[in-house]
Amino acid sequence: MDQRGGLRERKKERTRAAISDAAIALFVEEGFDDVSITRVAEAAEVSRRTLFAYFPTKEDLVVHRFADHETESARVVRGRPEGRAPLAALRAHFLDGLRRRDPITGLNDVPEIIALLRLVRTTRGLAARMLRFKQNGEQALSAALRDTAGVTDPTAGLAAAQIIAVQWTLAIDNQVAIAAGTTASAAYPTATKSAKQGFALLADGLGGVL
Amino acid sequence: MDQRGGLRERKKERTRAAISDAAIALFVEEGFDDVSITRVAEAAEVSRRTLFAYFPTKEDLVVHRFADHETESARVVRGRPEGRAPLAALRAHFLDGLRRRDPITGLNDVPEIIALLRLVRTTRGLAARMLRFKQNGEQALSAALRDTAGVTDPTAGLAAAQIIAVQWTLAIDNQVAIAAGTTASAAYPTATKSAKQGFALLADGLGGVL
DNA sequence: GTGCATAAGTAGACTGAGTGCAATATACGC
DNA sequence: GCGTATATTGCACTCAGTCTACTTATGCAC
Repeated sequence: MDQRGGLRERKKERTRAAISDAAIALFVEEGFDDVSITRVAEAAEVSRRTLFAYFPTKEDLVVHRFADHETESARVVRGRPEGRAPLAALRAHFLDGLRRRDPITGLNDVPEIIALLRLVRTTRGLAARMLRFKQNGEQALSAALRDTAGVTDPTAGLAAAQIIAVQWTLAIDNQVAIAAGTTASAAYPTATKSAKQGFALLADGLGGVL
Repeated sequence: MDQRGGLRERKKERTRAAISDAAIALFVEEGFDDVSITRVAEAAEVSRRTLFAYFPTKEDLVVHRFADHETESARVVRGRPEGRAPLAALRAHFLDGLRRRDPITGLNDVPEIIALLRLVRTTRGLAARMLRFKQNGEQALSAALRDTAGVTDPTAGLAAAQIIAVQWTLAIDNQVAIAAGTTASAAYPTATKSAKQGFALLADGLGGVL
């Protein structure tokens, strides 16, 4: 299964990675807006036109790396063991992500990851693009809740929106802490505590504090 | 106070409105992506360059109309009467918005409003731009909660994110119902019920349903 | 009213993202 | 090997947004 398809497929995959790698390296170095597509194409040794065959927009050169995680929450809910509550499953998954230093939780201090996340966070266009991922993740989670948690229409959407909002907030907070120089291990206890607090607010409501 | 400043100010304001009106009319008619800035400038009888003096980007021609509402939730929290809980104030404000058919709640069936909201909702770039407003609203609300509700750092951000997420979900649901042809009055009871459900989930948590 | 400083508006050339098309090169199935 | 599908390319084009230099209108002091 490692090399499904023939040479063609594998070569395409390598080209795709080469383009994206070259792009991100340049963007991190000089800023997203200060590097033209043409320069990326030159660095990756492909034509401008080919670059656009792989990535429909400049932003996609960066954000495609997050595409897999778009529906992660929905998958967790759909794949949870029988009888397990969705919220509990999501909580466990997020806490496990922190433990594993999953970049998606923001709690990862590998320099390349830090640089990439900072790039995305501090570039207007890129940040806006990420919000669309968030939106899609919300949609997917909403559908998952409707399909597997016996919850109906207005409630599913509302719950999904709340859950995704909390997870993103937690992730961004972690990113900011790491970007400020804290190591992942040093930030871990606080991050865990915040995550538990976030999921507690989700489960028990804001009534207690507001 | 109606005409602060002189002729200059008022003329600028009229020009600004003329440009925006022309733009939105064209966009609604033919689609955001199918109308060039040049055509908008011609319709508004100004030069292309002047248009950009008033609106920094094409998207701003449309979304500037929502700019005032960006920090609305934060203002409601800051301006609430002594002793009133933030969440209760926001709930009352939203329900009142539904009663007043405030466009921001999505429950408004004036044709121009429907068309404008549909335009924003169905145009990729415009929708993405609106998500930035959402983000900023979240920030502002978070700060308001920290400043006036005696709630500290991770919690304020988490609560704000949840609240804004719920309000947006409610508004979008209403927009979709209206766009499907329901009148505002016909949708009002359901919209109210959903809003109450949304704020109940916020206050009491998802623990009961998930 | 006249004149001057200032701000608004215009013209035209430029950069950079993204697209359409037609031509060329390359890997695959047989 | 050979024909075919597909990847790649070059070129010309549209459109958003910026820069610079120039013109026109406005407000204000007198």
